[in-house]
Amino acid sequence: MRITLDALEVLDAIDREGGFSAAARRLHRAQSAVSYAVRQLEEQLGLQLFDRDGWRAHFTPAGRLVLDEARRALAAAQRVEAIAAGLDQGWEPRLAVVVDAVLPLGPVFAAIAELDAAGAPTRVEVVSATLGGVPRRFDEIDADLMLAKELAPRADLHLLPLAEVEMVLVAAPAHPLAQQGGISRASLDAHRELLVYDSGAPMPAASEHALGSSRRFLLADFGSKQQALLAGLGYGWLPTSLCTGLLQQGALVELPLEHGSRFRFVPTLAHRRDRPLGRAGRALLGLLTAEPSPG
Amino acid sequence: MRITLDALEVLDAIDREGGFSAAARRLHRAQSAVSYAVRQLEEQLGLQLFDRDGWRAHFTPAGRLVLDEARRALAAAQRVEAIAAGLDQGWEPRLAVVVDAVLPLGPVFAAIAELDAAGAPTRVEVVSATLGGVPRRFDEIDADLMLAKELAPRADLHLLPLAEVEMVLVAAPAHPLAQQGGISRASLDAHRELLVYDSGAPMPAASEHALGSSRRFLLADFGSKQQALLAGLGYGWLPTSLCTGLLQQGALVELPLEHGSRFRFVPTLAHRRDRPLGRAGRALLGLLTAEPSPG
DNA sequence: AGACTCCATCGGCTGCGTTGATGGAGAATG
DNA sequence: CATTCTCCATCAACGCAGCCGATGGAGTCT
Repeated sequence: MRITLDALEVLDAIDREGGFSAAARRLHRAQSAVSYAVRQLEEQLGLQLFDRDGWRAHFTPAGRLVLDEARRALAAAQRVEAIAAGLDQGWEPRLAVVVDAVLPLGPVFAAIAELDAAGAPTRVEVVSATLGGVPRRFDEIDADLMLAKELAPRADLHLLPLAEVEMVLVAAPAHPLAQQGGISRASLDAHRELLVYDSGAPMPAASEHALGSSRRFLLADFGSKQQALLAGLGYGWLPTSLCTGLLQQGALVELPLEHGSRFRFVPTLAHRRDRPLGRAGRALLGLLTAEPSPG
Repeated sequence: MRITLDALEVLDAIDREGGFSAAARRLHRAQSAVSYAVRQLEEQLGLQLFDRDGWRAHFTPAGRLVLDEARRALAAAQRVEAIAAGLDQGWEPRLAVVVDAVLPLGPVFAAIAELDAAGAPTRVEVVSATLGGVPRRFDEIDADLMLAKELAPRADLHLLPLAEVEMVLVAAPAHPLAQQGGISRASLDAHRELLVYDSGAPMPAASEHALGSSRRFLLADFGSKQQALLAGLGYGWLPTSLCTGLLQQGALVELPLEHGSRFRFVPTLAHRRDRPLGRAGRALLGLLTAEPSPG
């Protein structure tokens, strides 16, 4: 490594302050030190970074591009310090969370924002998945937390319940089913059910709440499912988090199913027994289980 | 900036070589210099990076995490050097390309791979979009190149033709239309046409080749459209790049439309007149226009 | 025209990071 | 078990990289 972070910091200071002298003041150094650092960097890079028209020095276009890249390097270096400082206080450097797409993502992002606000240097990774894809991705990316709809029992996981999520059976207002009154399960049979399936699994497994429709359409995620429902392609279950607004607007209607057009389930939050959560993980866990709305 | 890249490089060398002494040899320094650098870094970070059991020094868990982050910082710094070296030879640091989703992405990625192989330090960004979303994203991300199906004339753009793309009218074999012989445009009317629309536009604009179907379903991208076609949701146009394999397998069939079930168009490659392309941009342009298959 | 600000350059000095030597501790070998 | 080897910590000594302050040229402001 020939170039030094210090030189890059000088570059940054020059841009922030608008000149060598001002940069020198900001860095508490003599102006000549700044000149020296710049000249040296220019020689090392073999590139002219500034136009000296005898008066104020301006970045050359190339200089500005180097500056841009330099700032990334500085940020990376600062992350090293932040990680170190964080480790001291129990913050882990990485926290990966897999979230089932049926669960609302809003609270997760809100909780992560709170973590940031608390000064956590942790690099948080959020991955969304569906059905069997949830535990699969959990293992694939070696994640720390998992928010799933339902989970096959595993000895290595510690589970916590989250607040209930409600699913509603809906369709577009133009859909034939929307015209009917009381709907029997049998009458659903004549129409297309839209289902989210796990694109990673070899064959789409029948979901517990898949109604006995002869024709089923399989979609990769709940966003697509929402779109397909709005387009009137069929009927299907949506979590209330994805359709309350649409129901109010009348873009979707709830189907009056005889045995109940809604069902609830308690999603699960899981983390590994063998690897204790860091401070960020514990904080996120606390925020999520405290939230009235899960996930 | 208190920590120095040099110290991080020492850390990296220790891990690669497996010890302080070996690292010192790799770095062509005395072993004491390595010890000194490590001690200093540990003090600066306020963290013990190594377990000294009197014999070989091992990374502590914290040390390994710091090392991981340090490597990112080193890579970022090396990018600064690479950018500078590249600028010297005309490489631009960033090249953003917007590609219409109807065009095959394969050749684009192949061309980018060739750029990498040629040692380009350029950070290439590829964004996929549909219809009106293509020029919109081009402006939004201030991209350099755009590969579009059709483009409203703009004075600030220089246009080049690409190789033809062929679209085929297809449906699933189980679809009623697949059973028929010669299909008139009117007979399509009774069935659902699947269309890709630009989710960013206020209202889905009627596409030129949208047949006069009374029921149209709007999908966000060609991946969804392909899925929907396979599921038998309706009929629609697909580029041959997305369906030749499926046609051979029999998963989709071509619909014998009276006035032709295929049409071709010449996609356009555009770049800004006011901003000359860098070496990577010119190379990519050359690779793309030379390719038999466009996009 | 004079006063300022800006940046380049130079001599001189300080101290950081280097080297090489030394020593303690575990590992390898017989 | 003794010997030898490698590994790392520590220390004194030193050299040069990088800092400072001064000086000077060039452009700007009033």
